[in-house]
Amino acid sequence: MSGVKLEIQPIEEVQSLKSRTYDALKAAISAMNIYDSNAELRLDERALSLQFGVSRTPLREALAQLEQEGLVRIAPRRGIYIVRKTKAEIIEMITVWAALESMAARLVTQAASDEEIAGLHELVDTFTSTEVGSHMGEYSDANIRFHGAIISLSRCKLIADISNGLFMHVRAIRQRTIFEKDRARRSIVDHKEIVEALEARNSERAERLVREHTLRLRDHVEQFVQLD
Amino acid sequence: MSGVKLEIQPIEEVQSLKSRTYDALKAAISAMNIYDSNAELRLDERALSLQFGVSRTPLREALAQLEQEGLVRIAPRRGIYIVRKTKAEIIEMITVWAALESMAARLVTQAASDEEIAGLHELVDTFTSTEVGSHMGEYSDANIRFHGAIISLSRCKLIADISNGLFMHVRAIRQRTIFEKDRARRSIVDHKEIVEALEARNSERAERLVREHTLRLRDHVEQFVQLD
DNA sequence: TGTCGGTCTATGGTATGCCAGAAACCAGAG
DNA sequence: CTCTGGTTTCTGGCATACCATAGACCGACA
Repeated sequence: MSGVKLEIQPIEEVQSLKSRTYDALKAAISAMNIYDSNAELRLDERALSLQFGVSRTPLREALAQLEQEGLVRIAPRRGIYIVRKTKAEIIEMITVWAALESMAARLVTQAASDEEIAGLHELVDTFTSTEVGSHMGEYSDANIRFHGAIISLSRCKLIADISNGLFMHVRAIRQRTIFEKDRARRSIVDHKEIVEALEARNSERAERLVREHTLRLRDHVEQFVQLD
Repeated sequence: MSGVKLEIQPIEEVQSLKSRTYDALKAAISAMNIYDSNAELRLDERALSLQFGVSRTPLREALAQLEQEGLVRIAPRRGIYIVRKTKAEIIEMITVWAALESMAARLVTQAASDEEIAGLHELVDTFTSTEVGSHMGEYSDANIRFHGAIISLSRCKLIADISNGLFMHVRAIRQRTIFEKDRARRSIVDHKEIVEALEARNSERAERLVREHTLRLRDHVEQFVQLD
């Protein structure tokens, strides 16, 4: 036996019921497609507390947090409702996203190492604009990872946090719109240009390309996506 | 008597204890200068609930909200502490602010009316770079209102909300740094240029000027402000 | 006198019960 | 049948009691 000492593992950190309930609720809401209009939009404190097996207090705190994030709306003595974002709100979110991610790109040109930037290639080079049609699922993932990578390489935790909060609202849209072949092709070209600008440490150009890339998504949504 | 009808006023909407407690707490925290190191950083649920005259439940919900905004940190069975932001965090906030406000400037060039943009003049023209020294208090206010006006004219509620959340953390810094005469002078010149670019509907230039203006604040803080 | 173990206290987490108000329901008058 | 007023029920807001644990405190033993 190599070890005479007790092998001590840090004891399993059980987080509070509140945060576990929060995670569970958030996951549940993300899982359902809230834009399918026949989805159940009403929540009930007491029913949920039974389903989760916790009392109303931690559940209420979790709900309050979700309300602050804009996922649910709590109407006193009326009920709790899952929020369906309006098109205008989605467009604002994409606009803010554009602002943040373009700033992130600027920061990447200043803060990231050459190796880190080079790492972006593998999220981009795997796809060519001609054959992307047959790998849409993978591309959609790579697309999301690419944007996440830029934000992460910026080393700005606050940008990451805010973007993360927006992401879950925009994700559904992003996935929906990417499935139009022209947008995917255009997207691939954009991404390659962005990586080039980052490698050249061209802050202005990287920032502008990222901004325009995301604002194009915004304009596309504005024109073609029907939500309400 | 001109009116035979009852003059009905919408009944005073009493908001929940939770939100009133939240407001009161937030105001109290803002009022104290948390960077005076001998300030009391520890909060106590039960004591506060007595002072506010509410039970712990709404108080806790208010505190939870403040925690999510990053104003306090709740440590289970240890205590609740007012958070002192690190310099790095402040710098991230100013960076995000720069991203948002520069995007706002871009939106202003697209969405605001000529009259609205002209209205910015009165926040800028009252001061000249030579005589600002004797009206620093007023200028500090006008400065804040100017930035608020750009964000408001962008018509993007989300930018306004996020900026607002950042504002209270950065406000103390902004006021502290403006009181160095050279920065005030430089600021006045910047603002005038920004208004010109907005009037010319020059999106790129307006965006760039706003960004650079705020990033200069960031770099100034990075170099000269001592927090920790 | 210093260390170690147990005990007490302070504090946030959780469960639960009551309350007020909104909406649904119901019954009686017209 | 319709409209109105009351009544019941459902729901979130709030108060409060209890719980578990971190840390302070204390006393005995070496």
